[in-house]
Amino acid sequence: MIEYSRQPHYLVAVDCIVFGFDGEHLKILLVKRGLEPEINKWSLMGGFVGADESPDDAANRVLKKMTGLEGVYLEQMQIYGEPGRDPIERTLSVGYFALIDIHKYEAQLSDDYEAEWFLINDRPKLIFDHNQMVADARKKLRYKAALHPILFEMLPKKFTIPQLHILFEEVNDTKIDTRNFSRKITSTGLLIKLAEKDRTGSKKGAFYFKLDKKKYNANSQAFLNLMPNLKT
Amino acid sequence: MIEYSRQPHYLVAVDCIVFGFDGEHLKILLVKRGLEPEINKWSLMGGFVGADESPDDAANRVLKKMTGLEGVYLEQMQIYGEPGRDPIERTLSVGYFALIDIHKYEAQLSDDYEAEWFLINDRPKLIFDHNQMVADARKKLRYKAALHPILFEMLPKKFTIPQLHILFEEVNDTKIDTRNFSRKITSTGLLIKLAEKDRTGSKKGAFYFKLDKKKYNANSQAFLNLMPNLKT
DNA sequence: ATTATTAATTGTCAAAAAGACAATTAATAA
DNA sequence: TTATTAATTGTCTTTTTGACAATTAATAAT
Repeated sequence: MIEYSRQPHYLVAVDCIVFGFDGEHLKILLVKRGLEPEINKWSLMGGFVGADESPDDAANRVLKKMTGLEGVYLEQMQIYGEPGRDPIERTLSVGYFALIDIHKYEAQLSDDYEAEWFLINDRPKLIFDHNQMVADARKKLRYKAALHPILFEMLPKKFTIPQLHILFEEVNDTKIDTRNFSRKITSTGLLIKLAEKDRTGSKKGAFYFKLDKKKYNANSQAFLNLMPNLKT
Repeated sequence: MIEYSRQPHYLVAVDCIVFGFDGEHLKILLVKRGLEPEINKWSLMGGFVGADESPDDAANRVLKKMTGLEGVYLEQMQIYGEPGRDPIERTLSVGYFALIDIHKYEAQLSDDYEAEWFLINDRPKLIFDHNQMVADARKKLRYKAALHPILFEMLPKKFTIPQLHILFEEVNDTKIDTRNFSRKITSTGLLIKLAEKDRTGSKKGAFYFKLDKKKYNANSQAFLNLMPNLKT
């Protein structure tokens, strides 16, 4: 039996930066850590990669376990592997960012885990290098969202242009002209206007839209230039 | 002493897809694998992550060891972690792609390792999932190069517009109009025209250019839209 | 010396996209 | 009927893109 003799072995984990949008602000979902060290401190959702699963599998499993949600938009970010990042034992962690419809999770209430949404700009200090992970995830979210129509993943099936507008402003941390935004987002051809209006936000009401799934699936990898003058 | 009891431990490796450009075609640098299994088969440059180094450190170490080059452009791609990807033992590998000036390595000749350049479109079958890694790296190279001025990393300090042009065509596997390309690339403001000409390629000769390092370092993260109508 | 040859370099115009602007509309409340 | 509020839509200028071929600078051939 051949072996890779004497090579060191490490723990491999996944950590998920879960983004949501409450209609006003960008939020992240954090949990109270359930094991030592740093037990009961706030941290990202994470877990070890099991013997029979890939890191992607592990990330999906962790999300399912902690939120009850499946089929979540999940994207591998990078690996965090500085030798000293976990004080107990060498652990490398694969960072993922996830986009979920915040209302789906709120409805879920599978609170065996103490999970809580925090404003992205007003969150507790996290364990280990999780603060860095959040910063990296935010940057990557902005980058990706400027080119690909992924922010829909944080909105309900039916959404309005003003909702989208606020979400884009939140993610990019900047003001965007309504007229130009509306033109740009409708010109993608990805939106289907519905007859119904959302009347909760104003007297006039805003028309609901839904995603054109066919075009979305066909074009999710295309460059859309949703934020042309973005500097990262 | 706290421990993460009973969690499985794995080997963690890095694999580098090393791209180069010979003036005509895009190439990758492969090595004859030096250990079992699959010894003497062609594979990517790789190695295990040591106890005192991060995956990034390991990738740099491997590149230094096998090519003699330091400060190489190196970018983390993704992790490859399917349970069965290494037949001997569970090994997760962090994939990197590297861009090097092919001439620097040719001059190096530190051939303790049997390394060889192959045309990207005419390469031997590789071990494990390395073929998939190459495909992924090529896609990511194309993606990144459409937005950021990274292809200069594969050219000598002094280069001509026609050289750049061919390189862009190679990477994108498409024909690009010379006039539009020239306009686009010069409008970035990243090129400094030199007085000297390269006379090897034609009677007229092509002016050399060099990178404006200041602007390059300042803007390497900015969106440049070098290939506007690219679909991935 | 003139001409042929070859690759580098440069130019124009129309179409599309972006950016900067504010007026109009559809509803409810007063 | 009017006031109020947020949603929606429009125009103009500038910039960028895309699609085209003529000119230039050298060497080689006659």
